[in-house]
Amino acid sequence: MRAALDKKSEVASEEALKSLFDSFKEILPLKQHEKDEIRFIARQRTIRKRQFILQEDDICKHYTFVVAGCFRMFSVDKKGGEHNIQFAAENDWISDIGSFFSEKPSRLFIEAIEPAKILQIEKKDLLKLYAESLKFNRNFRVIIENKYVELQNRVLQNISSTAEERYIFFIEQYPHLSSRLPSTQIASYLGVTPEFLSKVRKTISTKRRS
Amino acid sequence: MRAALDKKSEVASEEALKSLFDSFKEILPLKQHEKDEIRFIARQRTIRKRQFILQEDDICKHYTFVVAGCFRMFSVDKKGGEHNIQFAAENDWISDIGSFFSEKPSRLFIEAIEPAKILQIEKKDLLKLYAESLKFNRNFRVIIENKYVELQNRVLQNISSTAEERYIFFIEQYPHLSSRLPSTQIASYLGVTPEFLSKVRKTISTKRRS
DNA sequence: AAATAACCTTAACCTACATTAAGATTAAGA
DNA sequence: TCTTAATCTTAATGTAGGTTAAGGTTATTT
Repeated sequence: MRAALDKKSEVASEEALKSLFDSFKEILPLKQHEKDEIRFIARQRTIRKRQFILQEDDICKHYTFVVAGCFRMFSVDKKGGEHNIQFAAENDWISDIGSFFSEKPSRLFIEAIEPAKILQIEKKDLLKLYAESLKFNRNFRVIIENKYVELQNRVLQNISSTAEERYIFFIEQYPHLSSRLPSTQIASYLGVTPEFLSKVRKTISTKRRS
Repeated sequence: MRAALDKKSEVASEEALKSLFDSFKEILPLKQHEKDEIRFIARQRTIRKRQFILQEDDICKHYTFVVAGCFRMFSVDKKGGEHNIQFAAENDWISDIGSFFSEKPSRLFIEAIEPAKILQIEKKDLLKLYAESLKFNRNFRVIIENKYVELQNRVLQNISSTAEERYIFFIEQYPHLSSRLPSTQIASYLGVTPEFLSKVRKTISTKRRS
């Protein structure tokens, strides 16, 4: 048993670890000793709805794997408007990678939209994995490659499509998210006001009917 | 000397290799035997202005390192409009990562905006590096992490800033690009028409004067 | 040097989306 | 159960940016 665990984090449960290990299966599955390394460094936390796991000016100190629940990452502009950059639900990773590696204060917030359960890995532990293991370098490289492609598609959408097209694309790409998120959060992700999204949804549903 | 080199690619020159090795220096510098591995697999090509190194429906088969010159990556919408996703000048990497790994046809084009010199690594050679070497996994992981952060900033800009703010941010972030690119290319990157960018530039310069 | 193509700007009009404000619906607390 | 807060919708008016079209400037090519 480990010596000092901070009060809010716990030793990771086998159930939570299983979903993490499963998510690696599609890349390079872990061997027993590699699973044990993760078991040793991953901390589990239970997060309430509306709780933040990162706030502006914090330095992002963890890679966070979402076991259950849903988060949004957003920034706040000078006028106080919030802009969602990404969502992360079960089996997804979320963290401010820029702040994590540069160790500069983040300009972003990460907030639970639903009650959640997460696993977190600290930077020093992750760096140790990277220094010693080809497989962890490789698995996290693949994870970020996939996220890079997702983001690139998003940029493409943003500069070349209307709000209606972007909304349709979103609900096709993330059906599990679109049904459970409040539409005000989706609007913020698409870069439109909730009012306008409402209008868009109406025109779509009248199109369907005719 | 290697057996079969296709006609358009050459053995990499020492000069070109040096800039590639230098770009790794900031992450984990290469040892002699690692440099030799790159020397063995990298192919050098000279690209003319307006020449494509990737076209829609091609499968992206290379990671491309830009030694000299400048490229743009863009997509074409149903109406024929072109949308620049990224530029890549000296010491930058460019390829359609999605197509590269999935081996599905690309929806993107990569075109030289200036006469250019590049080094290319084929997928099978890169995968061999990844399978054998922790350092190459790590270096390319870091490269893509940085590109991910850049892209994320871009998404943020797109959903939260006006065209004027985006333009100012662009010329601050990429001063070496903004001076050498035709403004029509910058407009396509910002997601506005050349006409509107012209209007924006005028209002900025009249603001400066007053 | 002329000719063609690429690039840049101006201006009039038009459309997608923002803003404000009000009311309606649903969900969460006490 | 009542209350307050969060969420969703509708509609009026305003604005950023698109579209079209024209003329001007700079590069390339012949």
